[in-house]
Amino acid sequence: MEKQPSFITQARREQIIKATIEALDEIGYKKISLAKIAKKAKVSTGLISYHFSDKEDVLNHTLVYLLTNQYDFIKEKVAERKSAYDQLITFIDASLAYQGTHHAHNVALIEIIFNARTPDNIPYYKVAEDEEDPLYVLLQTILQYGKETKEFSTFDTKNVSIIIQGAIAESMLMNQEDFNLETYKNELITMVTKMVK
Amino acid sequence: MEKQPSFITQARREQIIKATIEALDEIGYKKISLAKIAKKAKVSTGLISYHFSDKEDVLNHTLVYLLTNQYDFIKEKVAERKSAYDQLITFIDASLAYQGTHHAHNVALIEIIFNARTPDNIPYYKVAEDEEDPLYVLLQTILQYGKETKEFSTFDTKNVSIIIQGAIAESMLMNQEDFNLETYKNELITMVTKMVK
DNA sequence: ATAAAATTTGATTGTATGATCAAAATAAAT
DNA sequence: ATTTATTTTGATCATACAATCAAATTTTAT
Repeated sequence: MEKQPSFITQARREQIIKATIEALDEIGYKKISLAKIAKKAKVSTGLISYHFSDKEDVLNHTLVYLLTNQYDFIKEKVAERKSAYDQLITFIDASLAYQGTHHAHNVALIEIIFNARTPDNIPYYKVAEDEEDPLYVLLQTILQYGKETKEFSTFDTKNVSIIIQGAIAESMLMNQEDFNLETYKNELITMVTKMVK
Repeated sequence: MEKQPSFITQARREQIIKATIEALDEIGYKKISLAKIAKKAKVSTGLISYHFSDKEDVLNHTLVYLLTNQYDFIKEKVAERKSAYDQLITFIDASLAYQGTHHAHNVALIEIIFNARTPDNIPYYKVAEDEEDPLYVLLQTILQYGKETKEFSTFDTKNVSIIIQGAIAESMLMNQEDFNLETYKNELITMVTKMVK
């Protein structure tokens, strides 16, 4: 029976999480410190310790915040579509669109995923991309659905989901200048269509 | 006009680099320290400072070592093939095979790429995946070659290379237990064939 | 053999920073 | 109004660690 955190606590936590995202985007995981986060959030360092158990706790909450945001965005768009193929295209489209509009979020996500570790010291990048990852589950559900409705041909659902997720993730690492997200999206949709149809 | 480093220096450097790879694989970038590397290499901390200008220098040399190793391995295999299609399949095969046999190398590579930054504070993951990356150049050369010989159909070379590299990179993040590299390889080859033929 | 150069050690120093805490400020309850 | 609980501050403490360096050891040159 844990009592609900007060509104102040909830607001402060979100404020600190948002400051953490900004700081991660600007200076990266390695250089981030409670002092830097505090400065960004315009609060004292002690306040962060008051609302979070430790630095790791701040970053874990930030990770959940980022993943939830991204997942909700994509899921909502996909839910608007009916056929498996439309859902698949929308999944890709929304995933890439999120990257375009939430650049700082993506950078922060990368910084945390490739640095934070579970209590038993397993890096997140080794666990997250799996059955536990809701995005993977969503993508696999779409692929499975399409196979059942005969919209898609036969293929290994899990492995194809890894291919598609990989193609999406890779584009997150491209620097903006010489990379055109729009043409990439079109090419990816064309290629995925060839794969599943 | 810099004088060649002595054999002892070269050997020590390699010893320290190999210890760094092991340490990165075991404890990750965040927790690595000169003391940990020294212990792995069974030398004193001071010796690392003697052979490298600073900690960052150690990690930069380790990164070059890892990238060179991987590239040489893949390039050599590809060079044995004549047709563009065979080269492409070999590229994929060798890339995934390298992962299977050089697991610690891959982990170390990920740890550095997602943490180390250039002197002007740009993270490597934002710059590496680009025209400068020899692996990308190799893959794009193969794709271009196949288009010229009419083995492949028409597509955007650069974007397709990103898709393929993404699919390869994603599999690096899969944990061994429930992931079968061999079946993934087969599925990826099938899908890439659909894409380019 | 002796001297000079290169290599190696391990203790020391300085710095950065996560965490703590007493005191102050603010808000909520009576 | 007054008390109590909550929130916030900023200075202080403890720790980890990169970097330095004088001294010791080993290698190379003469």
